[in-house]
Amino acid sequence: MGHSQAEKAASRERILDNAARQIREGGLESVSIAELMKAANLTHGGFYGHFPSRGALIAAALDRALDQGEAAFVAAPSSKVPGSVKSIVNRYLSPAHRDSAGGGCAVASLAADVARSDDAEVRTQMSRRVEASVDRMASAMGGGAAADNAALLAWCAMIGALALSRVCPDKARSDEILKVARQGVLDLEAQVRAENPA
Amino acid sequence: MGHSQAEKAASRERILDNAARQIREGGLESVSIAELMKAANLTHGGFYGHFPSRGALIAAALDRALDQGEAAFVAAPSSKVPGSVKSIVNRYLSPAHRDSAGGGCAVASLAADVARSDDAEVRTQMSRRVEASVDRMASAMGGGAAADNAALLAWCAMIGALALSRVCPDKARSDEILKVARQGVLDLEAQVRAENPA
DNA sequence: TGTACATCAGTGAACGCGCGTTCACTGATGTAC
DNA sequence: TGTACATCAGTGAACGCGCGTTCACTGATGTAC
Repeated sequence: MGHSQAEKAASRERILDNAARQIREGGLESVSIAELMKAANLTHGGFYGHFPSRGALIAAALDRALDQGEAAFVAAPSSKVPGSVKSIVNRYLSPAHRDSAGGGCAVASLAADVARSDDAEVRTQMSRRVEASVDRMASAMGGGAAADNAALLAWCAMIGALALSRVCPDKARSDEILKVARQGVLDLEAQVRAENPA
Repeated sequence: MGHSQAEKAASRERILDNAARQIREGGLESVSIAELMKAANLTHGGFYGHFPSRGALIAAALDRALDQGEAAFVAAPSSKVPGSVKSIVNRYLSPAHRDSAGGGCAVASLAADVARSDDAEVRTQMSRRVEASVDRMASAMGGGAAADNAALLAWCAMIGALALSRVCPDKARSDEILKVARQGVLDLEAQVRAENPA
């Protein structure tokens, strides 16, 4: 096998990406070093050449999961513009997102896990991402104090709707939860724009 | 020590109540049989006289946690009437509820955990409670199709807001998240009533 | 160009610990006579 | 009332297993000469 620095970095990336997916699918505590290394085509002993401990890996994986989730849903895929509320909401509250938690928003899958953590840094890490998403949503709604509040409420509703739609065992009802929440957020935007005309 | 049937039932209750609190504080997987039995003033070996396995206990504890959470926040404390939207929201989105997850709503603390479960029965269990809460909220909003949608959206927002407020390490901002969500739900009710006058 | 050596990512056996589960036993209660 | 016995909730030692962590070793790469 190769042993260059670049290949070591690539191994680290594979471990981290696998872990970022795993925590979103199974929770912060669901990562097993043996399984993780196997998924990265390595043996478990090599893990400590990349991370000092399981805890350090989890913190790094959460950071990566937050990055990936934000990239997937807040920004438009291939554009620098922030994206309309409708495009954000349609992607976030889609059946595809509901069905693929491993590649999706880390806040929706891990907020409760993070809330339980006594590590204040990890809570700060997630909170900052939430606030950034709220700011972007507020801009997409046209800006102003009313938009700030509406954007925060919209994110609460979106995160809650995604979580509840994942709990629901009835697919039709689950789709409906997403649909009602999508409409609700669009209504919120419409209200903000009506009160605050450009 | 006593060995009557009534005392055995009381032991079971203590175990179950402790477990219902523990899963809301630490997640479904956070229950340790040794700690649980110690908290109930028993030794770990006696556990299997009450439950066939750890998994069976967790299922029973989830059911109890859902019961307790619903009793605490959906119904008014000492009344048969469903309670106003305002009273539900003020209790649900209070700093006190945020700060005491162990005695609070099991949906907010455990939705992500349950969504990850491959056990369809446990997901059905939680979904039914959610739908019942939505129905009650819809009644509190005056009923009708618009109220159904608004109530569903309100619960998404409330669950999301509680989760985000628990993540937030800044107390002032955390309080504000709750406040914005409270106002948002009250606005939703006002809209429903405006469209649908009694 | 070829040979010897240093580096270091990755290997895999081993260790220690916690935890779920089992089981033979204890001792208090209630019943039979 | 008193004695012997059956019941059974709870005890605590022991087992097995998984998992995080450690560590001596391997073997491929790159460098020095």
